[in-house]
This record gives sequence, structure tokens and C-alpha cells, in this order.
Amino acid sequence: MKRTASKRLVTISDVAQSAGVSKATAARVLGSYGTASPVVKEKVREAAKRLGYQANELARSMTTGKSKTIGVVVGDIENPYFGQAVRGISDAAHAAGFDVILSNSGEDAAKEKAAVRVLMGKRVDGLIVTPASVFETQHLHEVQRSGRPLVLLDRTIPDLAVDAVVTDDRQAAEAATRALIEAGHRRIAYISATESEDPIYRGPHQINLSTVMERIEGVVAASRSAGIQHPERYIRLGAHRRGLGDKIIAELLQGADRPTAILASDTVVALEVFKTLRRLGMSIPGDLSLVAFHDADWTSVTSPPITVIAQPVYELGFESAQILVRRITGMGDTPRCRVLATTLIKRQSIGAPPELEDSGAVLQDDAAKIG
Amino acid sequence: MKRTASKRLVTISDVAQSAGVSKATAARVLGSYGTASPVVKEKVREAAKRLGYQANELARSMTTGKSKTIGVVVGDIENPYFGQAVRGISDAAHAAGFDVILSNSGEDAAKEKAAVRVLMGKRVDGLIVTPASVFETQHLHEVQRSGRPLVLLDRTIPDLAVDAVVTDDRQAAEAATRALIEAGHRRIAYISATESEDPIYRGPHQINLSTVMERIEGVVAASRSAGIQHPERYIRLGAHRRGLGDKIIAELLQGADRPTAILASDTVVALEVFKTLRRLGMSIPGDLSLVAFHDADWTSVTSPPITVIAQPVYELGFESAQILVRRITGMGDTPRCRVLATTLIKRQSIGAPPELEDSGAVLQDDAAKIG
DNA sequence: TTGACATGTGAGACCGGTCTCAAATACGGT
DNA sequence: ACCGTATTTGAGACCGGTCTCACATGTCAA
Repeated sequence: MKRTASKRLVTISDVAQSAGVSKATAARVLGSYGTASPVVKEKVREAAKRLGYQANELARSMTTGKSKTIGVVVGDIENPYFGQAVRGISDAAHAAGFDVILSNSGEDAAKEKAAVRVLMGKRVDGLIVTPASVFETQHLHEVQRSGRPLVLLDRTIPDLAVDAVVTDDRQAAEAATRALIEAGHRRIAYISATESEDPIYRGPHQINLSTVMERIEGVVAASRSAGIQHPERYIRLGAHRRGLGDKIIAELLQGADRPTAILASDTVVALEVFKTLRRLGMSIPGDLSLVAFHDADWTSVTSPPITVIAQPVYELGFESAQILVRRITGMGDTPRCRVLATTLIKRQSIGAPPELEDSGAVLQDDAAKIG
Repeated sequence: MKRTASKRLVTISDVAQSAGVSKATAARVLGSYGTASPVVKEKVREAAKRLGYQANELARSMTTGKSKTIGVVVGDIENPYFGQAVRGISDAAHAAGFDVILSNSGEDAAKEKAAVRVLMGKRVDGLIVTPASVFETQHLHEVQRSGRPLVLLDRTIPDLAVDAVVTDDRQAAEAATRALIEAGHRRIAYISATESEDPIYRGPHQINLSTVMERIEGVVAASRSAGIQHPERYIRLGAHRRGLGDKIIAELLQGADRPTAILASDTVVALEVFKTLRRLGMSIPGDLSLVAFHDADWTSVTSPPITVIAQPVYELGFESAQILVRRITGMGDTPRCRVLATTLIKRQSIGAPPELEDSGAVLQDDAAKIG
């Protein structure tokens, strides 16, 4: 058995010595740059193979300044939404010869900040980030100032002039809401998983994600143009943690003037709605209609199958990586925000609203609000 | 506006010069090693802050030889199974002060090899890998030989003496099969997503994953001890690609002596079973009973809810990272394989087998095999 | 006062590559 | 044979940190 020393690795100098050439020459052959005669090339390659040489990419990156690596910070790897996006990123990156380092922030701005710092420290050539908050963005501004390319994924930050790739959430929310209105609904809830101590929506200052704001605007706009009064009252936030989501949904459905339809911000929330409904003995779409963001694979096998807003998640990742690579290699035209379209996939979770006893009271309530 | 040069970053020499101390002293303060007087510390820290100094981790790792980073190669990031495992890894790693670099192999041994090479090149302190094949393992042997700690996740490799963390697949498959047998089933299929050109199982040589082999053994053992003849005939492989899975399942269910129960290797396959059944106009558990590996969150909201084998996936990741960190920092007791237990969660997808016309023929068939 | 010893600081080697530059060699034409 | 040019090669600086070691200073006991 070959007792290779486990500590010290083979360096280019070792190879050079063994091949009987200078370090510089060996480096040229192994690094595929400069020139070397065929016979020398062969000698060096043979020695490298024999010694089991593997280049130290760290050293290489340090001198060249390029690491051929892009850093990615996503909100939650466990969420299949980001899983798909990451695959898109990986595919595009690898196709361009880049590696990917992934971190997840758990949607926590502080963790995100730390992750970005680490990746910058590792001298990645560029960054793709799904920012956890539009408020805490100093670290991203710093990245931009340092000149390292940065692409925002899924969400934008208003005052940060970098590339971004997002889906058209406003228009998606509007379309979904319109579909519910066309089915006869007037009391439509939007339940978001976004972080928030207060589950009740009181205004834009609470919202720290561009997507959430856009969706709320979409729901409100569609409702308003259908003559629905005060649609904001059915908006709920912070349904992220499992137990909490359940509570928020149950309270919403058991309260006075309960909504007859729910738009869920992702499939995790939709799942929570499903479970809560089962617990309350209510059915879809008889008692409640449901639409969810994200066409997760399982949404077509529930009963009833869920009507969803399909987002081009893989493309979102793929495009963002392509843009980033272009910035790294090429140069700077002005940053753009690419908006990808979504599709409403109609399945069987939308029905006519049930006849609610207190329906008249609600109208009165609405009327009172006007007067 | 401060026009920070976008190209050249601030180095420790810049900070030293600005603070009026030597490079060595500045490094001691900023690197938190050696000694420095309080007043000098203050000066250096102030200068670093003013200049926006960020350490070059590459340079740091190069001299120290440690990168405080562990590399992870998983089969498929999109699969929620691995998503959970990765979170477990991240949590344990970060708790110990390590960063995580993630790659995915797409269950392709060649890609896995490339990913391992890249990570080794980046001088990660250790590796966690879910090996795509028990046959192509030279690269993993090389890692082991180089002395860099390696932990296998979810799967083992017989002749490779490194740590591993897996679930007890044999016992899980046995328990699931027994549950089906107790419900009266005698024709039980196991459908695996594992890569294979031939969907029919002909022997162990086809199987390139330890988990798959264990599960097959589990199913066969439970069947045999219940007196079921030739249980292997209902084993199908390669249900990975979407279209193919559908075809394999449909053929199995429409063939002579069709199985009355299916054990699916993961929830993606289970989903495929659901869809195919719907297409064929069959129902669960009336026409077919179903059990699946992996307690994906949605398996409780289908109708009927699916009986699953819950695996401690997060723990799998968490443990593997802990073991790896222990190896990196501490030293070598002999490598161990940690086996975590699974739980059978009984829901409503198991029922009595339907009265099949050709039931008698099957028994004859079985009997014929004995004579 | 002097010596023993702890503490703070700077000079410079080093990690393992890349890259510049000059010297050495090969080649081609007259 | 001889010169001009192209190609191959080696010496050594460099990237940005860490680390060793020598030297300067401060403290305290004899």
C-alpha cells in the first residue's frame, strides 16, 4: 500500500522538480497558459499524474483575482421554490464555467448580511441574492460600491441600482383576484408568509419585501376596480411559522364577515389552509375557494386540485445567473430589472361563494365605512 | 459621493499604513492573534473601519491551510428530501463556525466527481457526499487517501472506510411491507426512482445505491417470511424521469397479476402513482394500497392521506455535519456508520386488497414456481 | 544599578500559484 | 556562415494574508 503522507499536498514545485523543469514551466503546462514544447508538456503531465497533483484553487484565485465562482444567498433552501431557482442558477453557471457557493439566510437580514460578508471574503466573482428585507440593505449597497456584480433574485430593492430578475407579482395577484371576483367572490383574503409581528395589515411600512407589496397592490387594485370596499381588511401577514399560520387562518375563517376566498402567498401557506379547513370541517370549494402562488408538483393531486399561479422559477434562476455571468465577463450597460410573466393554472379549487347568513350585515358594514 | 476605486480592494497593508503601524501588527489586531496594546488595537480598528477593510479569506486560508468551510455534494437540490438534509448540515456547520459550499450532482457520477474535484481544489476542510453510485468511487477513495475528512450521507459504500450517516432502510421497507401483508396483500410492488436502463429487476448487479439494495432486501425478506413466492417480480427501477415513471407504473398496473399494493421509493414516485391511478380511473385504497418513503409535508392533505415512512432527514444532515466537524477538529477514532431509525406513519392509503378475478391463477402460478 | 523576564512591535520569509522579463535556443532566409 | 525573428525556458517578484524571530521597551527583584 502506498503510504501517501496525509498532510502535505503535492504542489506545482514538486511536480516541476520531479519533471526536471522550472516551477514556471510546470505552471504553464498545468495552468494551460503561455507556451511549452510538446516534449516538456508530456513530461510535466506525466509527473503531475504520477504524483497525484491537484491545483490549489485558492492560490490560483489569489493571484488572478478571479475565482470562477458565484455566490448565492437564498431565503430558504428547504422551500422547493428556491430549490428550483437554485437548479436554474447552477445550470446556467456551470454552462458558463462557474461554480456555485450556496448559503441560506432563513429570511433573516442579519444572517443574510453575514452570508454576504463570507462570500465576499471568499472573493466570489459575483453574487445572486434574494434580499430578505427592503429596509436592511447596507451590505448590498456595499457590494455594489465594491464593484462586484450583484443580481437580485425574485425581489427588488427600490434604491439599489443593480440587475434584478423577478416575476410579475402585481399582475399575477390581480389576475388571481379577478378570477375569484368573476366566480362571485367579494370577500377575498390574501395570506402572506412574510415576516411580521403583527398579523393584521396596517400599511406599507410593515412590508419588507417588494413581492409582498406588489401582490397586495394587485389584490387591492383588482378588488377596487370591482367596487369592493376596503379590501385590505382581509390581508394577513406572518403566516410563516407553522403553528402561527394555523392560528391566523382559523381566526380569519371563524371571525365575523369571514372571507369566502383565500389567496395564499405560497404552497406552504396553502397547505396550512388545507389542514385548518379539514380541522374546521369546511370544504374546498364549497365553503371556501383557494388560489395559491407557486405550482408545486403536488398541487395537482389534492382534492380538489388547487388553482395556482405558476411562476417560471427555474428560468428566474437561470436568467439571473446568465445576467450575472455577462456582467462578470463583459461590462456595464445600465442595470435592468427583468420581469418574467406568470400563468394562472385553473384547477378545481375555485367555486361560487357560499350563501353566508351575515352577508347583508357585511354590505351594511361596508356602507357604514363610506358614510 | 465617495468614489471608491471599484477595482483594487483594501488590504491589510493599506490599513497598517493608514494606522501608522507595521503590516504584522495590523494583521495581529485584525486577525485576532498574537498581542497588541489597547491603543494600537484601537488605531488599527478605526483605520480598518474607515477604509472599509474586509479580509481576503483566500489569502488567509492559503497560509493557515484551513478554510473553515465544508463542501457538500447532494444528488438533487430540488428534491425536498435533500433540501431538509442541507438545512440540517448548515445548522450544525454554522453552529461550529463553518461555512458550507453546496454542489449538486444530479445523481450523475461524472458530475459528482467533478464537483468533488472543485471542492477539493477550493481546499474545503471536509466533505459530505451522497454518493451517486457504489460502482464509481475512485474519486471518493482519493479524498480518503488525501486525508481530508469525508462523511457519506444517506448512502454507504461497502469498501470505503469512512464515516456515514444513513437511515435504516432495510428495516423500514420490512415494516412497510409487513403492514401491507397484514392488510391482506400478497402482491406488493416496490417502485424505485433509482437510475437503471432496465425497469425490470434482475439482480443486485443492477443496483448502484446501498439504500435501494437494502430496501429491496427488506421487501423480499418480509414477503418471504409471509410465504409469498418470488416477490422480486414486482420490483421496478428507473422511475425517475417523469414520463418514464408513468409508463412503468401503468404497465405494472395493467399487466396480468397486477400488484394490489405499491411501495414508492420517494414522494415524487408516489405522486406519479397518484396521477397514473387517476388517469386509469383507479382509486386508493379501493383498487390499490400505497406506502411511500419520505414524509413530505403534502402527503397528509391528499385524499386519502398517504401512509409514509418518515425519515429523520434533518437529523441525518445535522449528525453528518457534526461528525465531520469532530473529525476536522479532533482526530481519528475508527470510522463508524450511524444508522437512524425511521417511523411508519399510518394514514389512510392502506386498505384490503380488491377481489381480483385472476387471483386464483396467481396462486397457481406461484405454486407452479415451486414444483 | 543591573539582570531576568514578560510584553509589544517590526522585518521578512512563506503559502502555491501567476506573470513579467530577460536569456537561451531554434528556425528561416540570403 | 550569419543575422533577424520567433519560440521556449527559468529567475524572481507578486497576490494578501500568517507566522517566526529578533529587537525594543517595561516591570520587578536582588
